[in-house]
Amino acid sequence: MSTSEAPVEEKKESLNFIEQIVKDDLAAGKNGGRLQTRFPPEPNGYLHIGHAKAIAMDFGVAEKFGGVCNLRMDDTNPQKEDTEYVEAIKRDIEWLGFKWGKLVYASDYFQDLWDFAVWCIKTGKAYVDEQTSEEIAAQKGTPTTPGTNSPFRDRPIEESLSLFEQMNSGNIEPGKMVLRAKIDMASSNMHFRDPFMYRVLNMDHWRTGNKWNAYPMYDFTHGQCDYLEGVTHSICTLEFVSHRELYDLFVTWMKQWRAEGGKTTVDCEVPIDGDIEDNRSRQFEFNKLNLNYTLMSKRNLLILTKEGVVNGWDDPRMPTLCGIRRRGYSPESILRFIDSIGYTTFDALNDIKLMEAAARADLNDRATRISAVIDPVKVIITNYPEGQSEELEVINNPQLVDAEGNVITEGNTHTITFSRELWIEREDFKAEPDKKFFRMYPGKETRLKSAYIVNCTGFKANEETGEVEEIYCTYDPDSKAGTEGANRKVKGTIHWLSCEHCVPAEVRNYECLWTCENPRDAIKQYEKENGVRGIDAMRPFLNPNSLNVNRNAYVEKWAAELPALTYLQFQRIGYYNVDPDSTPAHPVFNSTVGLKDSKGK
RNA sequence: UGGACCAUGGUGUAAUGGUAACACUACAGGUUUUGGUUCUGUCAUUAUGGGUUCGAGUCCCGUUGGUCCAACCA
Repeated sequence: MSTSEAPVEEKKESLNFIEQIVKDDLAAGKNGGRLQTRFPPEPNGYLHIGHAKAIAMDFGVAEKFGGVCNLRMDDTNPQKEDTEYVEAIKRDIEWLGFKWGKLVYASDYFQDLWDFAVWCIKTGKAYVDEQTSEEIAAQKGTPTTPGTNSPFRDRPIEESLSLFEQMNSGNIEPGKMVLRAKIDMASSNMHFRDPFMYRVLNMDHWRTGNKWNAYPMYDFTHGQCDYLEGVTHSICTLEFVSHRELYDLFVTWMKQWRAEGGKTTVDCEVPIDGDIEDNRSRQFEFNKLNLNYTLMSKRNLLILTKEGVVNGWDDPRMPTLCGIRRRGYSPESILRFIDSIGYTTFDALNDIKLMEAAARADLNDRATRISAVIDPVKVIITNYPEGQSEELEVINNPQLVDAEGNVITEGNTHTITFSRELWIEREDFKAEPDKKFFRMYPGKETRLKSAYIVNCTGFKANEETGEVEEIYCTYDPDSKAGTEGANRKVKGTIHWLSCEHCVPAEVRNYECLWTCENPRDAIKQYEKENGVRGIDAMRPFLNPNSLNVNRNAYVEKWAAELPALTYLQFQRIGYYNVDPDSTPAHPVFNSTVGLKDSKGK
């Protein structure tokens, strides 16, 4: 009997290298079997597709292995940060479908960081340096030559202590003093050459007000917050690899500080005793997202918005999550894309086509099919009575099928009106077709999707320009879609809209903003060779056709009333999305991505 | 010219010392009331030279190429 088939082979799910580490750590009982990650954006700008990759990792791995992921705003630099961004960040993460455990801020830990810094001074691990930034830079050495010690390196502890207090008093000018960790000015790791712990900013913080005038640096914040918060796996991108050694050093100092009675104001879960190696946060790095024909850096994105190259951060051409959302990508399509590119330690340049393919794959199942004519030309059905019209039922989504593979019609249709005068796509008619063209041309039968089979009998062209102005057809009344008479082989099916029953629409078609694969490198090189910076170095690589607005388009009336961000497929053209600016009176649609097109092959 | 990291089809990933696999792209073809979807097929001396091993994409050494590190940014 064939009932006892070979056991269904469990497809071994392959974990990425970080998931594997997490799995192994959990199995080994590290951190008491706890799993905690964090997503730590600096609230100084909008999240982009690169962040989506980090989000999918930080939240995803916690979800997958039963841990939690906190959202931590890395707000240690009040010069650049703003509460406006906090809300945008939260909205984008939620839109992607993730939930954080706790919402915390690096500034929640400022007091503990300060106390820890004081302990570092008292134990001879830190000192206040009063040199200028130029002097300090000169002493730092280079990657190939060792640095030299600051003359303040061995100043008395009491002196550093009182100076550190002054750094936070508001009476010290920024740049006059910094607190430095006393490590090794000759280290081959530049981050060990007495890194800065605190700098004077004399600035109010949007959360802590005027309490602080000296603020901790990234390296004296991130790992420390991880530790205090109980993060077990601190996952970040590859450019932080060289910070890891310092991260580890500070973690051991912190443990020592607490073991010697250091008190924290926040509730720290990490046990004071116990083997440090089994009870600490650890940093792991993966490759960040690079996309060809895309520029990701915040600095350059800011220039594009300031110079008016794009219309704001949520312009559908922007790689920001708000831009991509407005472009019409679903969160699922983004996650599908992220999943397809994986996590490794190889510095990859991903093909934007992978992202588009993910969008098509997801939107194919999600998007409602409608009829839209972007570049219209009129068709007159000469044997269809004037003044007559009829309602035809069309399928919203043919991908919706039952167990037998038949399209589900219930709740999956809407009506479209047919009449004597129609709009069709100008490129769907050719007066003189070439061999491979099989849409509409004189003497040929063509199927009007969901309607009738028509026969093209002629056309009228402008005498001067030769432009086709009207096309004439007769229809076969017995060929109505869904009836017996429609079951005839007709090569060529096109979409259409009844002139009287459709509405004008604005259709915005997009292409990549850049004409070169790697705009970042191209711009950098152009800056170097031509001595220009900013927008002037970007212009040569900007795609002049990145936005193509068509205001002469038509759509079904039904579609014009759909709410913003509805996922649509303009049948035979591509995926489109209702723009937030859209109104029933003035519908606006954004092209997400075109349908795969094998015309002319 | 210091240190750290990396190298598998066009692109990205998998193969955990034992048959180089998958997705996307591209191309060719079948099905189709979307030139869509779907289905089938085609596309690799694992950068390179040695070594260890019965056996190497995987381990070791060298070479070449690439990335990151010298902000009072994160």
